[in-house]
Amino acid sequence: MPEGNSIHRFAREHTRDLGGRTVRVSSPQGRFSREASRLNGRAFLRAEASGKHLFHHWQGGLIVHVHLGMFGWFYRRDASDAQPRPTVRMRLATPEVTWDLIGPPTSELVTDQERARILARLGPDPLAPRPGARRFARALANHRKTVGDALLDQRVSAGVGNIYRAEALFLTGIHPLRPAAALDPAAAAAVWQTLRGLMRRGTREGRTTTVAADELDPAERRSGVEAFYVYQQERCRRCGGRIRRFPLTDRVMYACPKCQRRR
DNA sequence: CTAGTATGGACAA
DNA sequence: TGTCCCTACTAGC
Repeated sequence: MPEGNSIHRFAREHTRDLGGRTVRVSSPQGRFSREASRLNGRAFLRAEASGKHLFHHWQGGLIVHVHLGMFGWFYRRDASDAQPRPTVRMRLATPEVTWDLIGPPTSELVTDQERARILARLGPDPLAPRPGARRFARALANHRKTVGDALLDQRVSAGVGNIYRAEALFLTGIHPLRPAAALDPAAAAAVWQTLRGLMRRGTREGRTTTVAADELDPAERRSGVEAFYVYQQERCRRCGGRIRRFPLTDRVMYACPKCQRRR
């Protein structure tokens, strides 16, 4: 279940594995069969990530738009792994490697205009090279609801999902129910920098772990399991207090009432 | 077997 | 606001 870090990582890996190569494209599950037959045998040019959206650019100007939604994922297979699961929506295969796409609500051919329209409705992406701190601060200041709501709004910060919103607000000591517009500029800047740091780490490591290396206990370090400060936690890693959980933007929000101030 | 859960988002009204 | 899309895994009968 992907947030922006996963999408950016997939884009890198797809470009590395498939860029400039002739690719066999198929749809074992069947819902991408027409598109697959148009793409099959073409050269894959590059993958592009913005927020949680992924675009595959193909020879001849064809563009595939993928959104993984809540369940979608890409699986990298050894080239010898010939048998796809029946649920594979799109299989991209070269002699060296195979990528299987499973479970996306969106997998479609789009025009360049449609791609531009999708990009235009996204706010700044903490993983984009282009600096976004000012746009982010402006979007927060204009947001009518809480900062917790705001961080999940893709027009405010594209690519942030339920884990990163909870963890970034914990690390900045901000309670999610504060009105977004009430954050002062320093707090907004701190949230942005924290999101950037967490998500860059997540992209690099290929997991969503947010806890600093020196705060992991030895068992966690050994196991390599993802570790969080508040997301799905019972007790606060810093103060030992009970983590509160409550619905926010139709998702479950987690916060430590002691470490995260309401104002 | 069924129900419930999970890191998301578009669209209609 | 509600409806729909989409998969895999788990707990419980």
